This record gives sequence, C-alpha cells and structure tokens, in this order.
Amino acid sequence: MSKTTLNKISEILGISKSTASKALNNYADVSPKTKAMVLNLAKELDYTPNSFAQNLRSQESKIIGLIVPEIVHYFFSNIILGVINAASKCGYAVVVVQSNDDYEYEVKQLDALLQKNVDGVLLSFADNTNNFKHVKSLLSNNVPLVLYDKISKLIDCNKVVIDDIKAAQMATQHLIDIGCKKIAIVRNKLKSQTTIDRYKGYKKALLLNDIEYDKLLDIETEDVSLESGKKAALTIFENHKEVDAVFAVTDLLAIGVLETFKENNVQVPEQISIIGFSNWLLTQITTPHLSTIDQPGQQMGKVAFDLLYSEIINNKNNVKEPYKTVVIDTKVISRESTK
Amino acid sequence: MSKTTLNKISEILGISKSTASKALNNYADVSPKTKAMVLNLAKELDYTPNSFAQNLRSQESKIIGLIVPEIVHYFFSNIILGVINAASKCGYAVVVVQSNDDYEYEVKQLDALLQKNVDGVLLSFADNTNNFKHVKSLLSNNVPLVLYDKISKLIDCNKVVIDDIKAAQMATQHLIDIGCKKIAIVRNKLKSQTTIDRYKGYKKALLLNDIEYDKLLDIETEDVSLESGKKAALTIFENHKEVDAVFAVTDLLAIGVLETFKENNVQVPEQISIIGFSNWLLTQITTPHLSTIDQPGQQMGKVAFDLLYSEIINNKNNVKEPYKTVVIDTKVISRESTK
DNA sequence: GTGAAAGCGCTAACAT
DNA sequence: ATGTTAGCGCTTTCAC
Repeated sequence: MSKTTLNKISEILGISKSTASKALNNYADVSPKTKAMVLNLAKELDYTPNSFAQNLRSQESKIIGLIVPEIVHYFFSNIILGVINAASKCGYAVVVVQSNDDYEYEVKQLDALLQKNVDGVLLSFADNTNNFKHVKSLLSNNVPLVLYDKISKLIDCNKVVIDDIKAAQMATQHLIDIGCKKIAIVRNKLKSQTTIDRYKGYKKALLLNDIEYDKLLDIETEDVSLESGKKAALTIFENHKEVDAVFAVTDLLAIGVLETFKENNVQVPEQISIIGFSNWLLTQITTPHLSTIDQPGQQMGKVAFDLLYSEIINNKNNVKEPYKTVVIDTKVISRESTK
Repeated sequence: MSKTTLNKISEILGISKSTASKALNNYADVSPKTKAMVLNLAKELDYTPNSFAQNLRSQESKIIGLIVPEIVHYFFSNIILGVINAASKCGYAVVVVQSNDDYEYEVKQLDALLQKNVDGVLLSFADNTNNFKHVKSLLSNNVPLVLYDKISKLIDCNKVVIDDIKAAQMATQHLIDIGCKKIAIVRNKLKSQTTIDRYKGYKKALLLNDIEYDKLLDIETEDVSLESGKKAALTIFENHKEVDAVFAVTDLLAIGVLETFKENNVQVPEQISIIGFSNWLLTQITTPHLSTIDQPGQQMGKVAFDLLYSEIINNKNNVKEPYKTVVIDTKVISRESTK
C-alpha cells in the first residue's frame, strides 16, 4: 500500500486538504468534531506528513551539519555524542562529516552539507585552515554557524571553546604545587590556536611562580602522536636529567613520554611527574594512570548545538542577537602520574 | 540577494524552465548553444538546485541513517568513518544516531530517522534487542536495511559481519603455533552471539590440535571491563601457574589481564603470552604491545554502505537481488605480548 | 468553521 | 530543439 497523504485523508473524509492540515496542526478555527475525525483517521492510517513537502514549503530541513577534524578520536566522539543528543531533543538530525584535518577537504565537505540544505553548521577547523572564505560565504548566505574547539578569532559568529591558556596554566600549576621545579613542555609546532594557547598557559604559570622559562626544556614535536611523545621523552632523558615534570599538550604525547620513561627505568611519578591534556579514556589504562586536563566534549557539543539552535530560531523570528563565545570550564584530573 | 532558481535563469535567458533544467542535467535534446548559455549563467549566478524541490520530486533524500550502539567507542567510530567516506563518494550524507545499547531507544531513534525520510538504514542491534518488529516494519515499508556487526539471523536482509568463530580460532591457533600448551580463555557470560562464537572458536582450535579443553582454564567474568580482566588474571595467577597463554575475548579484558600479570611480576610474553580481540588503539599503547585480532571497522562500514547503496539502486530499477551476508576477513596482529 | 487556490522549485511526459 | 503543463505534498492566505 502506498503512503498516506493529506489528500487521501481529506478525500475519505469529504473535507478539504486545508481543513485536514489545520486539524493536524492544531489550528484554532477547526471544529472539535472535524478535528477529532481527522486525528482518528490519521492515526488509523498511520499518517506521517511527507517531510519533503514540508521542507520545500518551509525551506527548512531540520538537519544540521557537524564537521569534525577526525571521527576516530576520543574527544571528537564525545563532541558528536553531545551534539546528537541535544539536537535530537529539538527534533533535529545531525549529518556528520570529517575534514581529515585538511583545509581542502573541509571546504569540500562544507559544500556537500550546504547542498543538502542543512539549517546550520557546527565546525571545528582543520589544523591547516587559515583561509576563511568558505565560512565567510556561509555567513553572508545567512547560514547559522557555530565554531567549536578549533576556532578563529577572525570569524564573527557564536563560538564554544575551552580556555586553553587557563587549562594549561592549571596543569602546570598542578605540577608546581606538588613540588616540581624543572618542568618541561612537550608540544607540537605553534600553528593551531590550541597549541599556542597551551604554550602560553605553560609560560604564564612559570612566570607567576618565578620559575624561569628554559628554552631547552621546550620540546617541539612533529605532531601529537604517540611516537612523537616517545622521541621527545628520549630527548629529555638523554639531555636533561634534571627535569622532574613534563606537561604534554595532548594525552597521546603524554603517554608516549610515559612509555619511554618507563622503558628507561625512570620512575613515574617518583622521579618525573607527567600530565597530559584531554582526559582520553586511554589515560585510565596506562600504568600509572595519567593525570590530565578534563576537556568535556559532550558538554561542548551540547552547548554548541544550543547556540546554533537559538540562532536558527532567532533568524526565523527576525531577531538579531549579538554573538557569544562560551568558555567551558576544565579541571585538573589528578591521577597517579603526578605526585 | 535571494537564491538563484531555475525560474530566474530561464527568465533572464528568455527560455523555458524545462529547457534550462535539461541543459543543466545533460539531456541530449538541447542545442549546444543554449546549453552553454545556461551553464554560463548558472555558474555566474552561483546556481545550485534547491534540494528540497528535488527531494520532493524524486521522493529521495540522498541521506541514509546509521544507528550505532555507542558513538564513543573505537570500533564503532571506525564504522562511522567507513560509512561516511563510502557514502560521500556516492553523494549521500549520513545521519548518525546512537541507541545507547538499549532497545527502546533504538526504536525511537529509528523512528526519528524515518521521519527524516532517509533512503536507507544501517543498523547494529542493541544488546537487549530481541524483538524485531521495528525492523520488520522497515522492511515491509520497503526501506532498504543493512545489518552490521550485531545482527540477527531472523531478519531477512543484507548483512555484514566478521566470522567470530574463525577469528577466535585463529587467535588460539596463534598461541599454539608459538608453542603454548596450557591456554586459558577469559570471557564474559555466553549471552551475546559474539561471545558464544569466540568461545566456540577457542574450543575448535584446541580440538584441532589435540589439546584437551580444561574447564578450570575457562574463566568466566561478569563483563568485558578492565576490572574483570584483572580479576580473571588473579584467578589464573593464584591457581594455575601452569598456564602459559591467555586468550581474552576483548582487548579491554586482555589489558586487565596483562596489567595484573605485570603487577605480580609475571613476565609477558616470556612466561605467559596474551592475545586480545578487536585491535583497539589501546593495544598499541600497553607495555608490551598487545597482540590481538584486527576487526576492521572502516572496511565493515564501507561494505555495509555499498550493500545499502546497491539495494537502493536496485529498488529504483525495480530489480530484486537476493540478500547477501558478507563476512569480513580478520587477521591476527602479532605484537609483543605473544612469543 | 470550511474550502479554493496559489505556490515552494524542480522534473518529465508530451506536445510542437 | 524548445516550450507547455502537470504534479510531487504540504501550508497558508483569503474568501465565504
């Protein structure tokens, strides 16, 4: 049997399409009797409105696009989950795409989303995105956009971030508080804003505690992989025996560092304390468990959607609110790798 | 400025909508001149067809739904990625939802997908799903469905799975091949099909190698958590010093086992070899790195989408193909924990 | 309280 | 080779 349409219902009942539509959409000017009649038949025939027609009429898809740099990634998985849960409560579906942390691909995927007529976009920039014409064209086309996590200050829109400076400062302060004096930082190149900010936070904490920044304890890596962490740790182990703590800007780097120290019989945390960043599941499985900074992905996802949603609603009502940047709180998770 | 429509283009050019449409859609019966004219103007005005209208016309959304039990999960993240990449190549977008491994929620999310008029659904059942009327109603409504990973033999549709029996057998055989004689299995209760099959595979390998199955070396755990692995290892350590290898049915269990042996100064792999199952990222971070069975999520996702896609195409052309169950190959990843 | 009619933007069957 | 027309299913304005 074919799908029930409004037309069919109205024909069976001998009333007009418009009346049937009004009955189903709770319009006031429909007699209770008619309304009941329509509602009953609709239930009986298992009527669901054809969303294609609704979409065409309203020019809304009730779908939003979510761009993440990497899907197979603990933090971004949590983002996805937070967004999806929040969206589903408001009747929105989420189309997820991945940018592969690559600008070109990001542009392509954004285009694909727009072709599907998504009602809004959530975006975390690829590492090498520093041309913003794609998002600017979004904005000039009046498509609501919320940037999260990896954002740019050059774009005027709603944003949700963590305060990386503060978080890194807290991480470093934690190391200082437990008595560490020679604190190395392991970080990738200063390209993304997050890395830059974490670097700043590290330095800020040193400064506030009258510890001199030592260029030699500032270890730059190729990327944020496990291998890079291992290499960095080797550098420290071989050249800087005086180091008593390491702040790594990602958990994976931190774990690489930890592994290498262990392999070289450096006791963690007795000889060296280590703290990472993000609170990946992994950190609870290493021996010793890794101290880290909690970066609440689900909450960020939820907030990002909520911002997007209110912008969509505002657009519909022709109200214009000033853009906000929501800063999500982070906290130090102190585990066995720091003492 | 408002969006360019076909109508606008045809008006400017003084031709009919249909001719313009044909020009854009590569119909043969359009003069090269007209075609060029239309294409140029379209490019100039940055014309993109309104997908709402296209969808209404074709009754297709070019969107598919993907239901996963858990989003924040290494294996399922890989599934998502595999599906999205394959889909994007065919011009399909993917709406991702999570069932929370709960039947009720699975039904709800499936409904939500249908209301968005997805062109097809990819589904891995929640642990407690044993009522299948929701998917049966899908099928009777002619919505293409592909089951992956956690499937049911009771549903007649395309499927993609791994051969758990064979994979577990290979894992056990690997232990035998490297000279192990007393091989324990650590497994959760025999409820899910996957666990049952991995158990069967273990026994099959023993049988084929004339090793007697020993009930005492068959350790049943509450669940597949790290903690359960630790408990199991303790049992082995305290009561069965003769054990020289452990096959754990999940990586997390295996890691728990590994950790506990290490804590008790049992050398891995010198004294005991350990192999897990799934090849989570985690396994590359333990010391020693964990041998395991590769369960290729991305590939499964790709195959699942491809099956769905060909069913969608077949439906359009009114051809009916018999359903297939694709079994994805797994392989032993031999790392440092087995020797 | 109800219904007729228009229209969202596109495509395709059918003229011409 | 081009245009006319109808229609996908819905919502909403306006007349009655």
